[in-house]
Amino acid sequence: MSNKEKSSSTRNKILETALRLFSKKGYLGATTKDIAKGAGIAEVTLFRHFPSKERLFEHVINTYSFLPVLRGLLPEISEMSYEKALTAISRRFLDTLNSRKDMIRIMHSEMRRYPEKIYKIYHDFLDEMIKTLGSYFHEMQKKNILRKFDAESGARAFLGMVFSYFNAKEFHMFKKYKDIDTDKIIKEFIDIFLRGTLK
Amino acid sequence: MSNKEKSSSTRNKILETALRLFSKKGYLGATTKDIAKGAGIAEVTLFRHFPSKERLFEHVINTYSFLPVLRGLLPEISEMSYEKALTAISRRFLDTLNSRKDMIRIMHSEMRRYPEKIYKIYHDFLDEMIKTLGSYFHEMQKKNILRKFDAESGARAFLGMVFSYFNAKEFHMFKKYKDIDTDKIIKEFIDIFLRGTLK
DNA sequence: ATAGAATGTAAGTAAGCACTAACAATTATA
DNA sequence: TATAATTGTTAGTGCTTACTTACATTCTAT
Repeated sequence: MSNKEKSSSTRNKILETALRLFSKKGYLGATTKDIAKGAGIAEVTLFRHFPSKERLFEHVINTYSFLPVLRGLLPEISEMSYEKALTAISRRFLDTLNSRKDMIRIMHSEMRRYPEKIYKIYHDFLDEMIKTLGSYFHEMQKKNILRKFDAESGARAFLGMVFSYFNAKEFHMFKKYKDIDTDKIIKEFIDIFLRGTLK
Repeated sequence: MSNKEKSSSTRNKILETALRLFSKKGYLGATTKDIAKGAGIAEVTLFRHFPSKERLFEHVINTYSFLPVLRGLLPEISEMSYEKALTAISRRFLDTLNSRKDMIRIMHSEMRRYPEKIYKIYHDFLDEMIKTLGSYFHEMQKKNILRKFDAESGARAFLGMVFSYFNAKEFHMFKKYKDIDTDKIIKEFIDIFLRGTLK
């Protein structure tokens, strides 16, 4: 293992553990001691890689921020049926949210620490989704498949349903409906949305 | 001013300030010194009213938790048109969320501190909304005005749209974002939902 | 007027925090 | 093997925190 690789693997261990603990305990709740211990390194090593806890937090946010998730999906879905397209989009959306659970938690609980930065990440992510889905709706309106409605508001409505479902599920809001099939409830959402937007 | 009144006004000042500061800085970020200063009292007085910061937090949560918001609305809306009913419900929903912004922030950022308690408050609140709206949908299905769909999933879908809009709006607060009129976008949501659920 | 309750002032405690200094041990590469 | 970079160990610093003690002051009710 080269020096650089080792160094960066230590660095990554710190970043990964920091992500986990910031998500679990919050910025103030996760101590540098905790993080070092969790990463299996000495506390001082953490400070050799990151000059302060604050900077470590920034690096965590930058490292695990959302990347474009819909790029390339638009041409793909434009060849599907409307229903299949909506299914594909909600699936991609939910997958992304699922893979970034820790990051979402941090953003929820620490927006007051870095309002601008966290706002930007959150906004860029949602904006891409809304813009993409919105332009898809617009296309479908041009093709006379969908009725006239504000495409962007429609995108907000659709993603809002799915996002709220994700949050509720994360919150264990569906405790009693154990094993409610995600596909099933999403299908119900899509059904409503379909009838609500078709010509 | 009687003793009791004075005592309880001090207590309330503490609770109000604690709500505000817990919301603004988080549980760990809001120090007892801060809260006392904000309430205009001595720090020791805070500890005479609440034996610990932890207990103060519990009292804040209990004091400002959601109360039934839809009780009495059901008979009211059953005499309106479907569209007016949905408008009334989303308005009531948004009003409640608006009046409890601080509490919502606390719940978002401190669920890890009292998972069960916060989950319960959140759940009770949403459950009431979903059950009420769900049974309204059910009634409307019986009257043959609405098509067949899972009433509760429909309620989740509708409230999800509105709730996500509320969160997005809250999040955009500090940046000047294209100011979308709430009534307008809610109307668009309702429009989609209307067509999606009508017979 | 006076007792008793509520509040304030001032000083302090013990613990935990982010962060550092000094030096030894390990590891990678040349 | 020699050298330099990376990590570990240990012991600390100074600051902040929740919370306490002791006593003085103000307010309220009788």
